[in-house]
Amino acid sequence: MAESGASGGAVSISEVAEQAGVSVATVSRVMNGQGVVKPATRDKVLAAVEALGYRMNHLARNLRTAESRMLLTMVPDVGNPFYAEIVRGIDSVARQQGYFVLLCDTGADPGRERSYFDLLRTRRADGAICLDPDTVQHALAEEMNGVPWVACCEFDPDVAVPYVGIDNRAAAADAVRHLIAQGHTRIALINTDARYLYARQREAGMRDALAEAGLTLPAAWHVTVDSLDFDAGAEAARQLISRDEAPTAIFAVSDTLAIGVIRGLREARLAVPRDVAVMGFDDIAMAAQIDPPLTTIAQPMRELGETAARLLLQRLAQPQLAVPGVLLPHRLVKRGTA
Amino acid sequence: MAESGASGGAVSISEVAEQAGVSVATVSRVMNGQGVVKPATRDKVLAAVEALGYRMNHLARNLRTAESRMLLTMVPDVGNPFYAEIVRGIDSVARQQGYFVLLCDTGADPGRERSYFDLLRTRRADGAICLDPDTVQHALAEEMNGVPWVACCEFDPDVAVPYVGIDNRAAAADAVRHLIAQGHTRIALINTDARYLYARQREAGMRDALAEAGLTLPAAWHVTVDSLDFDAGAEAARQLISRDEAPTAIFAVSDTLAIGVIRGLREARLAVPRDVAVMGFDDIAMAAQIDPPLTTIAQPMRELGETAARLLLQRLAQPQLAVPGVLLPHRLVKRGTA
DNA sequence: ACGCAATATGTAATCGATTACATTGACTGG
DNA sequence: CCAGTCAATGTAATCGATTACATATTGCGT
Repeated sequence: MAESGASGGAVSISEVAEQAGVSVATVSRVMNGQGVVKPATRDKVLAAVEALGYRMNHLARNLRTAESRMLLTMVPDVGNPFYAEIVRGIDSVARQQGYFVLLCDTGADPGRERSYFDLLRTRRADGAICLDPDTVQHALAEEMNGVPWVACCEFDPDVAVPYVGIDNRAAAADAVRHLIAQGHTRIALINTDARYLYARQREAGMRDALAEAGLTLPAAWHVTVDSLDFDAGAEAARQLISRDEAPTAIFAVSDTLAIGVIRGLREARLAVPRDVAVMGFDDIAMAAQIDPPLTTIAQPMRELGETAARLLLQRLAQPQLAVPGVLLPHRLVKRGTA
Repeated sequence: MAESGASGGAVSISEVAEQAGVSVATVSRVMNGQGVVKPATRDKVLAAVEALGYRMNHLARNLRTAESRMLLTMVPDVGNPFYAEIVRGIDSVARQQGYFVLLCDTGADPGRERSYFDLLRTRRADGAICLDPDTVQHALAEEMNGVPWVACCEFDPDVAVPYVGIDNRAAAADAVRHLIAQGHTRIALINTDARYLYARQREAGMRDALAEAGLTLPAAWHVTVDSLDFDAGAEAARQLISRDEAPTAIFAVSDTLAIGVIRGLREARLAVPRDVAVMGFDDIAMAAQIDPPLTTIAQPMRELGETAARLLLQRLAQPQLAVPGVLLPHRLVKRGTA
């Protein structure tokens, strides 16, 4: 019953054809279920396939059909749980459509990103989803002209590329408004570097909310980190509480940073939220686990990924069709830190 | 200076040859730096490449050379930070050797795993690294015969496949010995289902340490969860503390579980480590962030990934050579929870 | 200036599939 | 019984590279 002779594994369509006593065309038709073949012939072919343990060589097929059925996904950091969940979304719709996902960690490095993008031009991937900073996208936009890709989370409105994301500015404003509603007036911001669209937009949103309440963001309460990991958050917290006039609330642009902030505060014997309130962004799974649980803005991560994949697939199907950008809703999740 | 005409992007080697006034063989030689070509000719070709914006079609090349330069990596859960770090290790050595990594989330599902493995037989990947449960590996071992793959973390000694991992039994024993050294005698275990090699080995290691101290593991203190996420840990903790005689220490086979346990305990108003000590396993980044920081066993995640990739590459280079299994050292990390 | 070796380049087969077109055979109606 | 249809299958070109082998060019010694 099981395959037998397939020792090396290199069984080709012509060997199947020979074994079945038909032509390669017929085998191909059977394999793809296209064209008409007599049931008896089909059975002969199937029997030969089984007997030889034949598996189609997709390289050959892809060469002929000029597609690889691979989707490239570029993320700045696979270790960040925020991206992991988006990737899941991408993967689920891709697989459903018969595509595989090639996941690449670019480290937000344009050089690496370029080398990955090359997979598209060398036909090893059919399309790409890019989650890298919009500034990186912008830098590469010219060379990426003509290859099918979509932007996810980060996008450059000046680049005519389909995108999906959230309204970061409004979301950040919501976050800060919540802090203000709790009576805070001395609110600090921990932001990533301005290469990221979200960093700029969230800062703008914060300033919107601050302005509404007649508040401002002094430079002393504005710290910029160059990584999203826990330690960066802890270090930023340390800086903030050493200021002459320390803030009573901290808005961090990512949950990982916020969690680091809480540790930093704890190490300085400051209680959250009693001494300092903390607000994160993303709502990664970990946010609910820590003590106290993190108040944050939830992004629809899974949907972001799914939508990005759908946009890309649509693009591949109808290259000429202009695909619009889409913004998904966010949600304020009130928990224990603010 | 920049590429010009490359509108569609489908420039082939023959067009370059024509533009440069040479044959395709010469272009190929220039592209691959093989064989000898006169510098003047090389320049002509390079100029043509530049002018046309030529990018080699790797599908064609791979068909001819019968390799895809892709490495398949199968993990049960990309969202688990433990795997994320291993993947980083794999990626770094793969890229260094000119390979791309195709990362796949199997959900530990044999069906999905099989479909991914198919990428190998259909020549879309040259080799695979499998992190799925050893039982899943075992089930597929027969069909995977002949395809080059290696096992990482999970492996089946009965399957003649190269592997890399740690000595889970010894590591778990170390963990439990530490608990015992702290004076604990009522120690509970939260384990995953026995499909995983590490689950069985760590339980054995725990029993070793217990036996050394003349202790046992009553069924009431042994809970099995079917997922590694935070909630599973919290739920398990809830169960344990509701027992007639509650344990004073809990050993969870993964940090994510342990972090969930701590939340569960906190929600039940139990203090860690005063009321209950907690010990995790893996030492993911998050372990140091929570309050109190998690005592755990550190696995060399990055090295695990790097070693797995090296093993695979070695296997691809010399298929006949028998590659040994390798075990990497673990380390007890004493922090605040035990 | 000649012949021979070494160097440089071209020709064409090949990898394993898909697919337009050609061919074969069976069946139909008149 | 024949022409015409339609269904089933085969033939061969094709995708875009690599590469063994053939051929052309060059340089060198004498």
